[in-house]
Amino acid sequence: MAWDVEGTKHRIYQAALAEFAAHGPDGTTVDRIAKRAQVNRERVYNYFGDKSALFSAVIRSELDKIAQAVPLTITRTTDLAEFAGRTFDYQRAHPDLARLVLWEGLSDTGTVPDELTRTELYTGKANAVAAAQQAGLIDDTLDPAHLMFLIIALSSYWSAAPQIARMLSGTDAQDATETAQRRAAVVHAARQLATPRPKPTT
Amino acid sequence: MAWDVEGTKHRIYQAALAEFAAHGPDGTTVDRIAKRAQVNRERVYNYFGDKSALFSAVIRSELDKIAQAVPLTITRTTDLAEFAGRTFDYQRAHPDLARLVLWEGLSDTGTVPDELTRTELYTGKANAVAAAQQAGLIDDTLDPAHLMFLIIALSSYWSAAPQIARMLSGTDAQDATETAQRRAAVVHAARQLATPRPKPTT
DNA sequence: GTCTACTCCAACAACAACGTTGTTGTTGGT
DNA sequence: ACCAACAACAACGTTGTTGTTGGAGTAGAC
Repeated sequence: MAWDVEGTKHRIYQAALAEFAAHGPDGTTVDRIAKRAQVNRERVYNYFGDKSALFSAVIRSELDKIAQAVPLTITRTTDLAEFAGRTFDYQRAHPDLARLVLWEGLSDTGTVPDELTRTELYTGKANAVAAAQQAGLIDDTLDPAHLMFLIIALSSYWSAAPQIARMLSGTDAQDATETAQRRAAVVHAARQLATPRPKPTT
Repeated sequence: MAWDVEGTKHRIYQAALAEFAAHGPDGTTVDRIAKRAQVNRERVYNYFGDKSALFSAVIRSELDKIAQAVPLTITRTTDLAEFAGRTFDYQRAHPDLARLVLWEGLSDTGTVPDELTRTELYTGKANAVAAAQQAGLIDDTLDPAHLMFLIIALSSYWSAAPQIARMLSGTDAQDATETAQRRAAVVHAARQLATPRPKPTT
């Protein structure tokens, strides 16, 4: 077994994922991908086509993973807060994917690939919230989609804007206790938003 | 008046803002900036130094603007929620800024230009929150910096991740009533986080 | 053994972007 | 009127990246 085609492809894929996540589509060079994969650059073109095709291949494959990673089912009031915590955890554990999605979003010019599938994913979550609101488990002041979006914002912005998190907290994101506090803040905030409240008398 | 130096600088600045926001530091070319500003490329280098210096200048200036446009002083419990609302408004009016911050976050390699100045800006806001917490105006469950960060996240993520907002709400961001609802959601959420609560008996 | 198909690599041309330099023309002061 | 300083621009050399090509070596079929 002198040749290991599948292995080579896989190494290229992994290298591409890392490089794209680190530097984005424009900041990444095919040469660096090849170097990292310990492969000749020509292999990249031969196996994956040009750079943008490789980027598409990577992002599609990774999005499939992200979709199934953090499911949401609400049977208790605290489930939404836990969802926020798990989303936070997921972003911490897979910073590459989070960054990839962000890059895609920024490069976005109107429509995103697989928009239909992903829309269903989100509306599914929104529907879960809506059902829980009708069941009285979740505060129904806000539109379910808006509430869902705010939950995602709370959980995601730490990874999306790490420089702001750093400047505000003064602490490095690597610090374990800081991370724990951030997570606790997210969960607490989500719970505040989710817990049903009596209507204000204003 | 044959020459309009300030005007030229300003045109370059505006062009750079638009290009950087659209394509990010790596995706932007100095030549396109010059073309858009209807200026020779050399002027860019003469006035602003190299590309990264220009990017720094743009992001710093834009952050100064939002800091002055949306100040934060807390004398009532609802002030924090109003701050969130005004931040949301500002981001809507200047969507380039949110994208700029995200680009910077993605390109972030440990330290950001003007990190010291900007850190002071943020800690100033965090201190305002801390003081208000001690005065009993703001709920003190969360660390002031973390609370401040969550407020910013709530207000900014709509502009930062428009594709997610679009997929979740199903509505276009141009829709006036949708925008109003989003703003209301942000303000409501901020108020939920800010309002002092008795400690849970758990 | 030989043939075909495939992997792998070094080298190449084409191009795009960077940052600089040299020149022309304009301004405002003396 | 003259001059120094400066705005404006075209053109340049350099560097880095892209995508391709031709050749050398290897595996398995017949």
